[in-house]
Amino acid sequence: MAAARQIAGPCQAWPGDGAFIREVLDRIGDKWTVLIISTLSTGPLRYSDLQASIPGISQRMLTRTLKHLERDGLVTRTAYAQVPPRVDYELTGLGRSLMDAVMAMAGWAVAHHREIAANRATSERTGVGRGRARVTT
Amino acid sequence: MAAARQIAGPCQAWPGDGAFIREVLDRIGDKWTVLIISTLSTGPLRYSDLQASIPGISQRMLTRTLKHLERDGLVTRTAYAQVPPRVDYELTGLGRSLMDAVMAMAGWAVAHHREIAANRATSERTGVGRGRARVTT
DNA sequence: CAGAATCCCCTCTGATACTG
DNA sequence: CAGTATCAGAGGGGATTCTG
Repeated sequence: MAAARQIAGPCQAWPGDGAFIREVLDRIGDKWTVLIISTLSTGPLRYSDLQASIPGISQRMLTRTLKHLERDGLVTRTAYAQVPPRVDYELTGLGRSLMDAVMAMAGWAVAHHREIAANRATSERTGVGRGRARVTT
Repeated sequence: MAAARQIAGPCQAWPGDGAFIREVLDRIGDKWTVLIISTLSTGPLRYSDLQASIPGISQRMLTRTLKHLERDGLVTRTAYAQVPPRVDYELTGLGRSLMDAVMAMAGWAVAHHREIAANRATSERTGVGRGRARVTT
């Protein structure tokens, strides 16, 4: 019974150690997942259309990310036996539900990105977060 | 007027090209940010308490992530001129608002992580998302 | 058209050692 | 106590080339 000081638990807000959130963030935290999901939110698209709709993505990353999404059951892949080949990708129900959750994050982003940018700019000038020590007496 | 096929825009759901969301995801997408923010959600903590409350984090990553959060205005750093040193970290209003948004994501995570794990396990067996091609005729 | 394979750089992350 | 400095490893991500 020597609880001298109150120590915050790992994360009392969530069950377990918060591994669930990390699992999700590992998925949507990468560079392209959210972009792909949001692009597919309007309906199924084929590979080339996805690539055209997402400027800057390489086929490597497009293919890679799509495979991950497919494995997690967020998108479905449908290949048609015809030549030239044609492959359609479509959001699953699970994928659409994630899209909704991401939209919530997006809401926060559009609401606060200016504030963040301003803070970052200010920190740049004042040296906050980069070594300069300011002590409070 | 030669719009042969409908092409999905980069992201008609959000303003611009969705850079806002990427900016946020770059911040919370890393391994520790969410854990730190949620740990601070119950109130200010000093450096050592944070380290003790987040098992597995190295001082390198703790310091690094805290600096980033400070620069973006999500936490404040208060150093007291005393010996031994004492530094408190506390969520700003902006930080708390992000915590709320993250909690929304967490809700999705706890609701669907089982489904995702199941999908991933199934894909593992069937070979989905890993080369094996299944064509639809 | 829809990818697979390869090469390479860069960042993130962890481990260790040192300091005011 | 609260960091900083340095090193090493793993993986993300881009560019390029090749194929069914």
